[in-house]
Amino acid sequence: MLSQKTKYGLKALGYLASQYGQGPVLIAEIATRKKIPVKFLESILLLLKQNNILDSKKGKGGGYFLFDAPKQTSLAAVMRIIEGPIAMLPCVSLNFYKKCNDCNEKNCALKKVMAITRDVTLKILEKKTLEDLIDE
Amino acid sequence: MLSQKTKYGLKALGYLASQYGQGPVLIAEIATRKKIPVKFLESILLLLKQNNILDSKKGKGGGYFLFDAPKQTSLAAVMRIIEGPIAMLPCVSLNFYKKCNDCNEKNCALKKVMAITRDVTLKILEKKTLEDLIDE
DNA sequence: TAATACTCTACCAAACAAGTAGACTAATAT
DNA sequence: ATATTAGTCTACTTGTTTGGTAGAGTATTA
Repeated sequence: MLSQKTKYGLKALGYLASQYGQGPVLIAEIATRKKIPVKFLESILLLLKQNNILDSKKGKGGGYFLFDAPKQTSLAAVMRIIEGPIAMLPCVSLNFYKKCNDCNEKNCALKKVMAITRDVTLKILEKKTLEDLIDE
Repeated sequence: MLSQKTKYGLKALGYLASQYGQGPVLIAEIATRKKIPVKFLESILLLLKQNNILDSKKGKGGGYFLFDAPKQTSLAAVMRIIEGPIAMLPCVSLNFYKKCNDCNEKNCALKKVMAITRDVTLKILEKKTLEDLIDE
């Protein structure tokens, strides 16, 4: 299950995608539209900015906006930043790999199944972008 | 990511699948072979028994064994018992559905993506069984 | 009846999730 | 210049989950 944080992040990005090209959007506006606690949302947007998914402008007329066009950012990229690994086991994660110390990976049947699962999941999440998060 | 608990459970079931038809297997034996803390494993096996994945026999010569043939139990069934929902969001879960109170599900773009992801994941996990967990 | 082996209840420490509070800093309009 | 706006940063809180451990109880069978 995705954490609330990830869900909020994706929702917020969907909204920013719908406003793309129209200048900065206030945190407060996103929070209201997407029913997200303002201060919590702040930390999420900041994290996404630090990872070059978002950019921001301070002061009057400021706000947040997408760093790239909606189509340029995959959902997998966003999820890895907020949620962490997409695979179900560390030993099959492409971006957060950690070796199993308690099993022989060469002939681990569980690993094989989870690698297949990871493949089909990533095939979707790498292809879907922020554009696909625009509601309606 | 799957919890340690689920991983242990699947590992243990893989071992029991490999021993299927050969009578009860001691918790301690499973624990040693699969490098799982004994007392922690106890609670996992008990949970699986309470959900009719396993059966057990007490006293000397006792132990745990699969309730059904390995092929009869899907990985999805096991994961739902130990881990809970397989879907990434409650509002797209088939077995643990909870409605979103903060978004209109009819036109939620995020929901659509997560439903697709759930479909491909389940297509694998419903088809794979304990037999597929036998190592080597 | 003694030994075996599963069952059940209780407890625990550390990590994480989800959020709150408030001071600080940068940018802009007037 | 300066007031206002709006993002940035640090710190804290509260509750839940994770990953265990300890030990008494109960059923079975040799």
